[in-house]
Amino acid sequence: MLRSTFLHLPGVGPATEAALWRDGIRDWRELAEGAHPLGTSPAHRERLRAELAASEAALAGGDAGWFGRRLPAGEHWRVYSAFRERTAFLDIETTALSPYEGMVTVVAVHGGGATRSFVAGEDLEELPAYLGRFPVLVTFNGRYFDVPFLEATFPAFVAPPVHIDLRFLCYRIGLSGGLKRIETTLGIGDRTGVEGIRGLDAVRLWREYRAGSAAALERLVRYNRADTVNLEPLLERVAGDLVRRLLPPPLPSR
DNA sequence: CACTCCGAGAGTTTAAGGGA
DNA sequence: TCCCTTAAACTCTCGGAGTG
Repeated sequence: MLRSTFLHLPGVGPATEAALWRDGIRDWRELAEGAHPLGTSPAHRERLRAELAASEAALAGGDAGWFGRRLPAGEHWRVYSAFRERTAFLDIETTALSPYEGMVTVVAVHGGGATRSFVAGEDLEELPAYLGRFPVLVTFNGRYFDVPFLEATFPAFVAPPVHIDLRFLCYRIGLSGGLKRIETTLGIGDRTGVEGIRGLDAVRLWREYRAGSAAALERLVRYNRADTVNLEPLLERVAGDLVRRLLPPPLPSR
């Protein structure tokens, strides 16, 4: 999808991009080499050529942030398929909805072939450095909740340059409600062992752990990991849907 | 419950293309 | 070469939905 994206180019908006697709121009090379209505003035044409070359270089060099800076937040999902192995799915548990009233308790990061949990009072301090290895972040409502909370908790925390917030993407394809309701609607995700646990229960489980229950922490960590890991099939589903909605059907194979 | 600013839509600016 | 029309990009405003 990233190679079919023209939205990050100067002077190209949704309408121009859709027109290019309709004309059968499906990737950067076709735009750079083909005769097209863009770049009628030599200066603009040269600028486009330079941006297309820079796009190729950024993709080859693994610079996801280059695209993150040029694409609107709502289109960051287009970067995902080209950077799967460097994508981190994230979910945090806290004791309240605002960082002024609560604290981060448990965090899970799923990506790069591993799922790691961080626990306050144990290894939570290692989270910012660990997350820093991933240029692409995926959350559900993380733009408002997880990221601001982490920024308030760790002054040095810098969010990855590409942030895909599934909440708004789900809404765009007609899926409303929280994460669990959407999982049920789509029939995806695995909640074995954490059935029935909801966000508010995370606050209670943390208190029970602090009061001495090791089982409560184990349960909280398991719940947090389920929330996080389930973001991956959800993004695959949503991204696939968005591509089908956006791109005209592929040309018949020859 | 408090908090957040994206998303949609209207309004404004900018750039392309055609006619003279 | 310039100007006018038109279409798209860009900017602003405001309400809303989900987080533990």
